[in-house]
Amino acid sequence: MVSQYSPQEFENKWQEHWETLGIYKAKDQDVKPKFYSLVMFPYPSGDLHMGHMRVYTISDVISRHRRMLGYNVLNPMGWDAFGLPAENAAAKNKLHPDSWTKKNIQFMRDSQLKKLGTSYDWEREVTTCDVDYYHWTQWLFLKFYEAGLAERKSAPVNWCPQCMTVLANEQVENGACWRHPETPVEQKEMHQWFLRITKYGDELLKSLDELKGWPERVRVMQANWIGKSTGAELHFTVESKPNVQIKVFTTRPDTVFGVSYVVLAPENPLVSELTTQENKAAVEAYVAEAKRKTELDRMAAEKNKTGVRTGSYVINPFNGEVVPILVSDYVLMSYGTGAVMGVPAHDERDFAFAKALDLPVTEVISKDGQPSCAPGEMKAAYCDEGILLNSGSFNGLKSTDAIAKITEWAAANQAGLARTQYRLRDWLISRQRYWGCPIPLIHCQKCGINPVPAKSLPVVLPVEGVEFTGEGGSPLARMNEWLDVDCPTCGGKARRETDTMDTFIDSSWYFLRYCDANNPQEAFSQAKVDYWMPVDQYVGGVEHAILHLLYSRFFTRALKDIGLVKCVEPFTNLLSQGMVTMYSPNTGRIEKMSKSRGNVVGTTAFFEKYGADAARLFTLFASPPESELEWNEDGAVGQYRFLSRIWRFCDDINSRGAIIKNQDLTALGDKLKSSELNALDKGLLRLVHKTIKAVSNDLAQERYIFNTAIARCMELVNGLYKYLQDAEAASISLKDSGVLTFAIGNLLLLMAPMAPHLTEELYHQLGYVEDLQKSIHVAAWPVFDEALTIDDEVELVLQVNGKIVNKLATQRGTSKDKLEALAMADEKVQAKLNGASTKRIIVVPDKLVNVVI
RNA sequence: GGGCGAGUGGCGGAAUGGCAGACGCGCUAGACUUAGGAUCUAGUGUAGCAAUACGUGUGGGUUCAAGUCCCACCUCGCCCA
Repeated sequence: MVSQYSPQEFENKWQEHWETLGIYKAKDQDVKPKFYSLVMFPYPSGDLHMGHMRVYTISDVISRHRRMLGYNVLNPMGWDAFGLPAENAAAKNKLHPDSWTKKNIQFMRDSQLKKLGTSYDWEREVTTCDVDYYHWTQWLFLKFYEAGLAERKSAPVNWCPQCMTVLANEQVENGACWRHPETPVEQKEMHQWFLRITKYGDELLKSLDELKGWPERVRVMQANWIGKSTGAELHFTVESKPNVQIKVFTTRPDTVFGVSYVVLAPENPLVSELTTQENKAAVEAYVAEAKRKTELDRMAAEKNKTGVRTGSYVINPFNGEVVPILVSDYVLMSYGTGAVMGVPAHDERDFAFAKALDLPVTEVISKDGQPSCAPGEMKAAYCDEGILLNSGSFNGLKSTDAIAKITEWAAANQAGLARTQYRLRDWLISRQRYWGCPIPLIHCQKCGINPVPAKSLPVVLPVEGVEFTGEGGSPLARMNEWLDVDCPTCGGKARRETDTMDTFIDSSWYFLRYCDANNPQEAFSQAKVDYWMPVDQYVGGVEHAILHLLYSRFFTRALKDIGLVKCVEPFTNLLSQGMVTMYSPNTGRIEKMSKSRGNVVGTTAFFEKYGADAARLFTLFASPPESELEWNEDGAVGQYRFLSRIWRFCDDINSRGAIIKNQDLTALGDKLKSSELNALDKGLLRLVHKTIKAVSNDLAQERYIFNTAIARCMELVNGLYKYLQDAEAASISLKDSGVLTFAIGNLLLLMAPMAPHLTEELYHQLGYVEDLQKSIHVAAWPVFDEALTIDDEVELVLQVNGKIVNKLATQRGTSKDKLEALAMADEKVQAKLNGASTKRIIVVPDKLVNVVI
């Protein structure tokens, strides 16, 4: 009687056993080549669902495969543990963020990730909210500060007047506070800490080209985010105040003769200076209104452009024309110079704006340099390049030439200069929050801002006596005992910085800490980081395609310049897995799996029902890693069935004494190669070699197509069942079968990365190894023999005019002439030809013959 | 509006320019069984009894040969505006 596949009976056993054996520990130096496999670490929200498991499964398969290929694999895991949800949960549940987080971590680690059968080196576990970790986050911040890469400046932030606190962008919903949908969020200028990522904008953009192992779309997204544009800064002198200039950035200086107005951002300090008495009321009202809008709203509201006149005018330095200065909220202070020139004839947005506010439209570029219509009669903006007109001495120039000439002229006449502009802005890292890494600075009335001396680090977050009301700004700002500190320079009374860091900082260097996770003396030993970095394979969701990956690249680059690391780019290869979706009963649509949509599948129930291996296999099989994956339980059942099929087959075969115990599979393979085998055995042996080839190929770095790898394993299993059937029919003895021993052993090895528990269980149960100290997961990856993957006989396709007419079994390697003769002799081909003369005959050896008539 | 990607059976998905639909789900039939929502075997793109014809979003093109390459369009998704 064949026993039933019950993963519940052995999955936990092996998980514990692997941990005892320590086979997943990475060595900091080794003769083997290193392979750093990284998966984006999770935020410890408390409960992972099957959708989350996809990324860990993919990354784990890659790690396990590399381990079997003989690499010294670093596969670490940790927790992105600072952040708002912990603080909110604390306010709600009266539980300290620290205990809330630790509790979640424990559950996610022990009851979820470990139960999935992952092969992490837990000795390198990193938790960003642990003082052992954030000590070094602070230390790194000070390094940035010393290098002039951290600075304090004023910037607009989202402010909820009800909460009296700053909101993160993602807490602003439809322009209102997420807690107070009635209260519009205001933009408020505040002093904030920034990291100067813009200093690296150009480098970060340029080296994207070298990241050949990254998906194209991620590189494009980063390039767009950095948003480099070249053009000119042009200076317009204010008519009534000759010592005041408005500087505008434009990518189209060739249209400067078409300027009919200049617009300032509402926040531009020049606004109050240039607004005349009679316009004051209107402008102030407009500015107040603009304050309430978020940047997103302002940029989105493209269709109904609004604006008011300041009453002042500027002089266009090129033609001396006097044009009005307006204020409009579509101009952002944070981009460019906070002012733009309006050229309605050649910019769609300007055209719409000019029409709305009844401003003149002057054509200065057309396809042929001739006016396309009567002056002021343009129906739409002409945004392409062309030939200049109405542009004084620049008339007749092509746009591209005019851009250069006009910029030169501006530079020569103190009216501007060539300039490159980036969309990328400096990284605002200040958070007026408690649950984050404290910024290690001290404000002294006498000495100003002082870094906390390295020897005084870490600045520990106070745990006792913190109040979480969820309102009124950071709890840190109310903790006087913690706040008051002696100035490290003059020893006088001083106060700590109360802002904490954006959690993206924590995750911008965690991959470096993994290299030396338990170092109490320093952030990491340079030697260890130089050994492990860069990451050979990073796996994570495309939602981090921009921010996290860009910040990490910036960090690595900056640390390289500071002299702490050698590598420039942190992640050599990147795999962006697609999201997991499922039918949502809430919306009636197929959507991303998430708690709020009510379409989650929990891990615990699933593991108990089908086992972790089935979960892993389904995740891998349902679609290629980069595509979306729609979760459905039927498909998962299919994988459970597949595993059961393997189980039953092995159990059956084993009980018949077919497996030769303790066999070295490589030696057995060599022996089989030179033995005389019956046709059945020969066929199975060939199938095994083909499967090894195909699976190895599919798991290779250039491909990572696990769905087809599993399909090939299924074919092998189907082949094994067929073999059994045929062998029984032919009364072939299965006792001590070398071929079966070889086939099953290799099947287990091929599937070991994907189904680690079942393969380990059978590997031992069938006696491939008898020593419990040995594991299939450190066994060598199977090798195939090319000669044994090739069939002797191939099917030849016969075509007439490209249409299939017949198929013939032919000997591999048959000559072209012979194939052509075979085709021409074929009855069906002859019937189709029907006596017509042939124009051409195309012969593809071992594949097809196409007769063209 | 711009950029990128994708459209293949009832479904998820396979196919270095060379047999479209591997593999799985579902479905159909048979076997075993007290039973089957277990298992094994066979079948399953559409139409047709069949030979055969037609089939990869639409329309064109390149080629002996196109799901695959080129052009235009439609739809969906993502990112940026």
